[in-house]
Amino acid sequence: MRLKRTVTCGQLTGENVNQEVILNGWIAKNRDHGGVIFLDLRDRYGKTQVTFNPDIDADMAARAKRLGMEDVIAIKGTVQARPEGNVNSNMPTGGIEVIVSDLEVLNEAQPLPFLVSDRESGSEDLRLEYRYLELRTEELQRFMALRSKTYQSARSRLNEEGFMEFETPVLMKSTPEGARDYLVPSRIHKGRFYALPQSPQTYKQLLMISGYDKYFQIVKCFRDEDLRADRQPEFTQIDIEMSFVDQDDVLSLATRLTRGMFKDILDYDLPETFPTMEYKDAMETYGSDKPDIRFEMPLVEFAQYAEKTDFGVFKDNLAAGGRVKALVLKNAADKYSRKIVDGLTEWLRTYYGLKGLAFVKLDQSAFSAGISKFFSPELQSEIIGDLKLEHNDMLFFVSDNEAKTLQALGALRLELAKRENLIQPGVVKPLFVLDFPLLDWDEDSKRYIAMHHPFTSPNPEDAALMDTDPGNVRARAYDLVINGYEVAGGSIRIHTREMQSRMFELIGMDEEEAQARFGFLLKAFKFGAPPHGGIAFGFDRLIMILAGTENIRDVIAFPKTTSASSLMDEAPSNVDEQQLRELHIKLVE
RNA sequence: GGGAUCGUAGUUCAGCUUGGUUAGAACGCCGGCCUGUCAAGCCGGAGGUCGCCGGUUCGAUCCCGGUCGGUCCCGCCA
Repeated sequence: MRLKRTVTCGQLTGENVNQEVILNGWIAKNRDHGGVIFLDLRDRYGKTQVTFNPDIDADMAARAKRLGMEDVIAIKGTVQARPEGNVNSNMPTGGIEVIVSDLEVLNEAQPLPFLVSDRESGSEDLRLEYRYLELRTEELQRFMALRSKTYQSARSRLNEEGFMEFETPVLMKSTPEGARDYLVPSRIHKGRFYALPQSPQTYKQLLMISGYDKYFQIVKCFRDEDLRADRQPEFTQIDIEMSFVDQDDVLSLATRLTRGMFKDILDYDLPETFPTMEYKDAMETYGSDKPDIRFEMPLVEFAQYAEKTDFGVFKDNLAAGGRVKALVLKNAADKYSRKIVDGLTEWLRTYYGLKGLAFVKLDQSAFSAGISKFFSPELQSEIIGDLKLEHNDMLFFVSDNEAKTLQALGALRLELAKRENLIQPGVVKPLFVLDFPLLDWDEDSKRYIAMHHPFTSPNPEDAALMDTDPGNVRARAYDLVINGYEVAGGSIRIHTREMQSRMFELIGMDEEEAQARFGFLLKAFKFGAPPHGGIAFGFDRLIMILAGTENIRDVIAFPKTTSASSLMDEAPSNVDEQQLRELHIKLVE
């Protein structure tokens, strides 16, 4: 190219008047007045107005007339202050313009599928097909820059803390515990497969055994499970592991790292220590293991009142071992007409399989509407007193088995908060959820499975329960939750051969199977494994929160759709018969 | 695996409820006019397999069934 930029499109101001500059960039907008022509030239640093005036250079103006949106050009010109009354105070460069004396058209663009100036001008599938164009939009450029800054922040903080950065294999052994693996067939070993890591879990534990007591890695992980707004099949973790530590050491490191990133990126001050909550309390009070504590509205135990009502549904469910819990919506009963409550009920029925949603409204000092007739006046007074209810409050009741009751009411809590705007924008509320159960009963296979993963250490206080009541053993596992998102999770690991065997036994894995799957790790434990533990941050989710978006695709340069395909390059795709032959693979059907 | 929802010019949408002549608007695109705009303006033009397949009907963008694709959720995600 003939004209190489001397400045970017975001940096010229009144200070640069009379300087001769060269700008390179894309045409964001052209405004052709017949005579004078204005182009907004854009690069990732900003936009600058460049002006062609036929009185000054008729030939140049004639050439500019033919230019269109998103053409790539280079211009040489002189910076000038804009005439009085023509300053655009909305742009950092709005006080100046560049009067063009030379133009080089680097590449023309054909008509666009959507406007780069307006991300909403195309549907999401169209934008994903032309992701490279969407990445030119102001919003995505901002998100990608924020992501880049966050990598740097994490790296420098962890470096300051004395952590070593590693890379671990992407082609690894399949360990079919947990998520479904993405498999990679081996050409050399007929019928065998590598797996892409769900996380580098075993490698980082091996590195602890090797003596690298502070490890980190910013690493892609792969899980072949269904997607969500905050879940992609390949995603990035800040993976951390430390030796000679207990839970508090890991939590305080995670706190320092998180605080550092929010400070570096948003200049936002998180508290020096994050609040903690037991898993059990999170479930009971928020109906979720990742509670959003940006607003109150706790789930209230209601069984003791339900017993005293004449409402059959509550009594039947309690008798069957189920639950009754309630939610108090303050001073909004007048906004919840029959129709709106029916809508909420339908929504809970559809998404959470709930049979019904009961409610009462507070009219002065008595229940009205809904199921109020099932409450005696005495019971009403008792409840109003206990729950400090006031006129125009509303009580929602959910009753079902325990899991459904908590989940559905937790979801309703979030939905009501959204409708009532209870969440202040810009607020960030982190907390650690602790004391997760070690094991989870799996109905399908009629056995316990590891809730976190099978290397998670039980809480030593519950050691005795491992024989008598394994379902109630707590793990030394923890999650960092921010604004209702699980942002990080980890645990103190088992580091002795004996405890690891005991764990495998509890999840119904016999010695032979354990050897086949994790023999290499069990062997390593015999050679001096230090006590260790760690945590892994869901990097993409962290960026979502920093960026203030609710869609993980917004913070990944080339994301996949809900069906795990890439609309731009059309992956996954068919492959040649020859490729399959080399891999010893035959397609069925 | 299941549920909900969307699919109409290049694009974003309206029209469909109650089937019927020529499927509209805006932005973009093309042409013309226009010398200070920054959502530039004015005039004109081109542009449609109403996602696809089937059914009902004299007749389907519209009703029904299926299918494909997007999104959201449940299950799943150690």
